[in-house]
Amino acid sequence: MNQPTIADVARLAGVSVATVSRALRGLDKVHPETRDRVIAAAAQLDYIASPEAAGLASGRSRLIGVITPFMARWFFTEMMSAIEKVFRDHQHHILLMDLEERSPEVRLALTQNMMFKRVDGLIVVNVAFRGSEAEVIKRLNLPVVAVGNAFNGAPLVGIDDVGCAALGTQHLIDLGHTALGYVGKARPHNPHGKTPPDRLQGFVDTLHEADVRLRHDWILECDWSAADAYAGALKLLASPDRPTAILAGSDEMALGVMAAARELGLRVPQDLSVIGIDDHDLARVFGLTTVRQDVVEQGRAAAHAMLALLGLADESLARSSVYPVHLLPRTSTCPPAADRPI
Amino acid sequence: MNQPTIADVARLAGVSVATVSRALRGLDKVHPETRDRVIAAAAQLDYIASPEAAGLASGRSRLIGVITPFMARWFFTEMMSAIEKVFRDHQHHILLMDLEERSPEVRLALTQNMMFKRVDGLIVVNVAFRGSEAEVIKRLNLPVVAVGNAFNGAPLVGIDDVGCAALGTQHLIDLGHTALGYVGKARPHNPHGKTPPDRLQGFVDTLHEADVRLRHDWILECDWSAADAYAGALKLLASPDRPTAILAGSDEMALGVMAAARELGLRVPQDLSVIGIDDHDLARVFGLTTVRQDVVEQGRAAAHAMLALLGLADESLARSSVYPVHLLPRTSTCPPAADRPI
DNA sequence: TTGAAAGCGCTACCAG
DNA sequence: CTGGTAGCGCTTTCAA
Repeated sequence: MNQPTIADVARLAGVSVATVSRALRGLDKVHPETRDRVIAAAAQLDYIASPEAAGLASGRSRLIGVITPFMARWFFTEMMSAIEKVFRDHQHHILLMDLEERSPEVRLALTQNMMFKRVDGLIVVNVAFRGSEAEVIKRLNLPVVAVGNAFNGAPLVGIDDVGCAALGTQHLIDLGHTALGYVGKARPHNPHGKTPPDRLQGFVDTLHEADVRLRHDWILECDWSAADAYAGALKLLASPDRPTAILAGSDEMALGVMAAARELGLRVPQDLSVIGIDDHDLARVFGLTTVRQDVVEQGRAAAHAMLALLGLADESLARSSVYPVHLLPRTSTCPPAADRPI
Repeated sequence: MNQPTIADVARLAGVSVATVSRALRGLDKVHPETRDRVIAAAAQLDYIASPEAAGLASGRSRLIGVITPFMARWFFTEMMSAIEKVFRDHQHHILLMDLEERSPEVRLALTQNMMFKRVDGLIVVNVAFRGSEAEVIKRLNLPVVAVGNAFNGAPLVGIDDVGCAALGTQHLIDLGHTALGYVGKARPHNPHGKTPPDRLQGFVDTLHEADVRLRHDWILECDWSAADAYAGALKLLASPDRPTAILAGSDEMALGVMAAARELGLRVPQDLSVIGIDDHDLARVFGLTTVRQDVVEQGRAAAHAMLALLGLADESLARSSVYPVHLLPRTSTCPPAADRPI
């Protein structure tokens, strides 16, 4: 009960292995009749070409590496899922690598190199490589598509992080808030790349432009998990000297802030407005106002850019693109209570 | 700037390719001095063996396929992440395949077959294969480890789904509730396998044993997303004829129920107790009482079982195991309001 | 349009 | 302990 090889198919169809190879891959220059015979033989034997052998011979593994800082976070799973679907439709598989808990020093060690040797291309999602790491990747000479963080001239898919934070901040200001807090300042060695600083900057810039006072003690560091945001917000909101509105760098953190507010008996939005960024599944459920980005579209775009780089899609797709975001007002934001001026 | 091959290393080290291969894989029967020379040469050239070629020659690809019904759901990402970490430490990579949106008829098509041909083993997470699908997989003769759903005698890692639902239900009954609802009855063609029916059964059985009335109209169908649970709960809870407590088959659904309650102005837990199963990150943040299961441990166990099947870990690990669960009381459950008897 | 044959880069067997 | 060499199963010239 051994797996059939291309030779078995050739024998059964009465042709050479070369012809089988051509016929099965749909190359032209194969007589339709011959092709049908080959396909029938292959079907009869349940033949599937060995990806290993095909890869070795052709130099393309049909494997794409996707590198992310985390695996178990909303943004990344949505992105991954979208990327995987596109490649699946093109007979490619995804090799996942999350950098979680890996310091830059060790994270590009042997395993990763093996991965790099085995993939046809690399999609780098929201990770900012250090110089030495970038060197390794450059030396590999692999096609690269970047998501969220620029990488060495590779096509970059993303949103305007500064802008989306500005949009959220402006929404709060437009509602009349002047006591604004922010959750999501990157902790040292944050693995998220440029997104955290950019979003913080969008917040800071907007306050500045609107001439609203910036309270540094209302800017919370966070590892971008709901739990950490919850813990931070619990402390911040316990003080009577607290903001009337908070922008969180992601919906997951915003949910943590909402939970903290509830824990303290603060009503959202009457006592505290909360706005996030992303449009997480649970954001809708919890009525969280947010700045929506289309992660699935970005994932698809990144995948198509890679396909283009590999010559498997129109080369015009191998380009950078900035996706629009928009405000999605729900029920977690409203004007500040009149009886509690800043 | 071509990638160096094993021949380059052999040349530089002044030995045969066979010796290079042995030295680099740490096989014995290589003179320490020779080995050092080979390793030095390899390092100097930045040599990494081609996984394709090694796989072709050795018959093992160091790739493990993981099949799940969904990619972007808490349980599955946690599980995946845990599995991946174990294999990473053993120089293996994970090939992800989610069956999302695939009907049984099409989901085992070409891509999947390609995947099956390329992996050394299959970890099947919470999917119940139909007969024809099971046939395909059996015919492949691949080592299989099952998680959550039994598969053809393969080592099975999981929890007692009936029992964990029973535990949650009993908690509500112990608090004095007698008007109980359940969210998470599988919709037709649910892709989650046996978990939904089992948990529902745990709920039903426990009511029965406690002689509590079972209200079929308080059992909600759900696709196991928070959004769907939210929608269902919104309808159920809008009626004055509603339960005083709800068990959800997962924390994600429980969060949806909590959100619906809030939307309707019902206080949790005073007006409605809610309990979930899992111990989702956000469960803690939102104070959701839950029946905790250790997904990471299960993932690790599944990975180790696979390693054992492959002869890469102690064979005693290639066994089935049922992981314990325990009640984690938080603030979403309390006795029913005295003024609102069933 | 088809076939023959030379690799792809490595492992594993057999000698020595 | 080391080297030679025959594959692993496919793709891809080059001829026919």
